[in-house]
Amino acid sequence: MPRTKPAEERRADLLAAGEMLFVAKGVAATSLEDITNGAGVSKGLFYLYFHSKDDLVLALQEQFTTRFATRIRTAVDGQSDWAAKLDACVREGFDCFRELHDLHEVLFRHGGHDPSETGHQPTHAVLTDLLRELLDGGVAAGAFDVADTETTAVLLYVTMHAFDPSFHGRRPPTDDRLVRATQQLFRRTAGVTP
Amino acid sequence: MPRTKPAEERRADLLAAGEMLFVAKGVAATSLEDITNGAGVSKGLFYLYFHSKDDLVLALQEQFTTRFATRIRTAVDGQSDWAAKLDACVREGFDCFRELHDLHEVLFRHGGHDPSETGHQPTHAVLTDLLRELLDGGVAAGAFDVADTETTAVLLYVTMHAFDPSFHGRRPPTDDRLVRATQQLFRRTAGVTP
Amino acid sequence: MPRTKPAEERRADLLAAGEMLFVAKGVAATSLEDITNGAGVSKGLFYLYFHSKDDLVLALQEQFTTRFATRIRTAVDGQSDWAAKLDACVREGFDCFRELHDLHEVLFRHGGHDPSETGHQPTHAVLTDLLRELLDGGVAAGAFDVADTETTAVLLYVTMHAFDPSFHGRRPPTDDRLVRATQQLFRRTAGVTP
Amino acid sequence: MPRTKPAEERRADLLAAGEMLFVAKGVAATSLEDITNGAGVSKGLFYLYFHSKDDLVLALQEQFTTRFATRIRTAVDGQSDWAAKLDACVREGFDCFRELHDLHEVLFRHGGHDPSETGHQPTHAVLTDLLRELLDGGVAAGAFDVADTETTAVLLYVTMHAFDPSFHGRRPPTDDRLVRATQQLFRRTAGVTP
DNA sequence: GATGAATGAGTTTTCATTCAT
DNA sequence: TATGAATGAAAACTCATTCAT
Repeated sequence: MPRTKPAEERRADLLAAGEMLFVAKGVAATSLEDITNGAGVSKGLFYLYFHSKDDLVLALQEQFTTRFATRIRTAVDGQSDWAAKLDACVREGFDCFRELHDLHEVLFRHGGHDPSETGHQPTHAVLTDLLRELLDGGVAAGAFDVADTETTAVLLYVTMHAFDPSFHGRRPPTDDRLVRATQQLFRRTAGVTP
Repeated sequence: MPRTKPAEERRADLLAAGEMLFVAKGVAATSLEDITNGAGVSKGLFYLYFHSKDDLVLALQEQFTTRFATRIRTAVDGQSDWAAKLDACVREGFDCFRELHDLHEVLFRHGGHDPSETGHQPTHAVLTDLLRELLDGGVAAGAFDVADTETTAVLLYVTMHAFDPSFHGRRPPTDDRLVRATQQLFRRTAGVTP
Repeated sequence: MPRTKPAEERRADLLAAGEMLFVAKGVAATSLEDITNGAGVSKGLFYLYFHSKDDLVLALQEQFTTRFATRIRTAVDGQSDWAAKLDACVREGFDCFRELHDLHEVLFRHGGHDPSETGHQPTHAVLTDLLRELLDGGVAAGAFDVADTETTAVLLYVTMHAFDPSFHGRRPPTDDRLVRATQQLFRRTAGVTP
Repeated sequence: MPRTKPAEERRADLLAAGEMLFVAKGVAATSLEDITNGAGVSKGLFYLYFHSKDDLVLALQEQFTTRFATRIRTAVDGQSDWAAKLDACVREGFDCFRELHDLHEVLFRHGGHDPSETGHQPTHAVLTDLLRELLDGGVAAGAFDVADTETTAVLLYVTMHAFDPSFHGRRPPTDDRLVRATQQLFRRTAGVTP
């Protein structure tokens, strides 16, 4: 068993270790030694794949946004009916929120980085664009009735934050009721034509 | 000019310096020396008023939640008409979000702290309670028509996150349109009786 | 009840607080604040009575040596018979060792002070002198038979360290047997004439 | 000249630097920077070999006890005649006392540590055991005549503290006279058979 | 005499980063 | 490629000492 691995695999190991540890302990509280130990490599190796700890965070942000958008897009593309596309978007958005919310917080709210200076389009914009494209597509196909798709996309996106459990009060709704209510809200807001 | 100040004032100076710097650079990236320099005092003085850096964060969290809720409550209490109470709530909520959102993020999302272990009721719960009380009051007075005030309070609270500029896309609505649209949403959701 | 006290009393309070705390926690681990709290006075007051923390240690060393020697001398002077003087010396030496040993260690072995530079005659010399005087007195009175009182005084003094419990093994002798055995050793070494 | 050294050597360097500085200035007055400067390494390196300053003290205590006992035991084992074993024990004990006494004081009397909690058998017990074994061996071989070897071992051990120069008065005996007198005392106390 | 708020140099400890092998 | 010993700047925190009141 060779101690050398293909570069891509090594990089992926480091990204995976960083992701796990950042979620578990926060970015600041995770040392590079934690990460290299987690990936089973030496400290020096890290710098063959990333310029700095910050570089790793940036790479994870990029990976995060890509992964999130891809999941939604794949779910949407899997449906041919426009109303079903909306439903799938809500359903997958719900799952993503539950799985990735902590990672998002930890990656995009760490330290003192002004998010605007990272140069990476944050998830908000990517998802908003995705929703706008979905609305535009439905409108062009005559399946939706929306005047201002840009603003509506924002509103729909904000609404999805109701999936964040930290917003819920003392008697939180069940997941299913939450998803179904949101799907209905999406359909009505999109003006799905019968 | 006396070098010694009343204890309350000194404490307030340190809280103010911490708040400013935490918002500007993040909690982890702000050193105690930054804070004491900012407050114009020596490093040692800090420990006469707080046990540790973490203690300062906790004190700021407490101050934050109190300040936020007080502003909304005062605005609501300033109105006698129930519909006007809703409008005032939205208006003041908008202003608070704009002013305090960054502070909230930085105080409650720093490091690896599990928010549940701080013992402080996070802002979400305080505001949700406030909204529920408002709805309950209006319903009792016959001015609102809401079946489930608990859940509705959550939904209204989540909607207020549309005030967060980071959610807006490339063509953000003007502040006034945003506030008015949200006020209308609140009134309709509350089922304001004519 | 006046908050001001006679100077001597205040000084004594501080010495007492210092002694207790130094024994309990060691010199280095005891802060001036501990001491002034223990004495029930303010931090500033300390410097009206002592130049520094080190000055307090020096004062306690002086107090210690004086106190120790006075107790032995008083016990010895209380007896008129020369053999009884030896016995009383051993008995009181035993009690002193048990009570004051910790204090001695902590006062004379703290930090990096070269004992020779303190300028205070350490307890060893004071006690050795005392024993030599006792032997000389007995010899002059024809009650003892010792050739070299100087060296014999040293040997007797060293023997008293058998009172230190930390020298005892797993089956330590009872206090009484220890004292009586040492008294016999003293009498024989002094060549008490029948 | 390599900047990296075998781990054992580096550890030994740090132990040596710590030992020298602790003896010279005391534990509390020696900073970690003093130690790393003394060992010619950086501050951070220290923590690759020890968990804390206290950990270094513990390691030195262990090293001390081992070293002391080994020297005595080696000296004793070098003699085949039982009386010569006693003499060698005294001679080597004298040398050890002169060389290691300050180190012992500084290592085992620092700070407020309760020696019982360190878990390390202090030198007293190790040496007392060693003496008891010697006496037992001689008795078994018919070379010594001692009733209570346990207690006698304690007394012999305590007597060796006469080697501590701080116990001597104004006209201290020469080293040779001290050693010879003590050797005689040991032989007589052991009841060496002719 | 007495106070205690204020100071700041000093301490232990951490960790991102480098580099000889 | 890969290692991990070594670095050193910087952090949190302590405490003997001062001084305006």
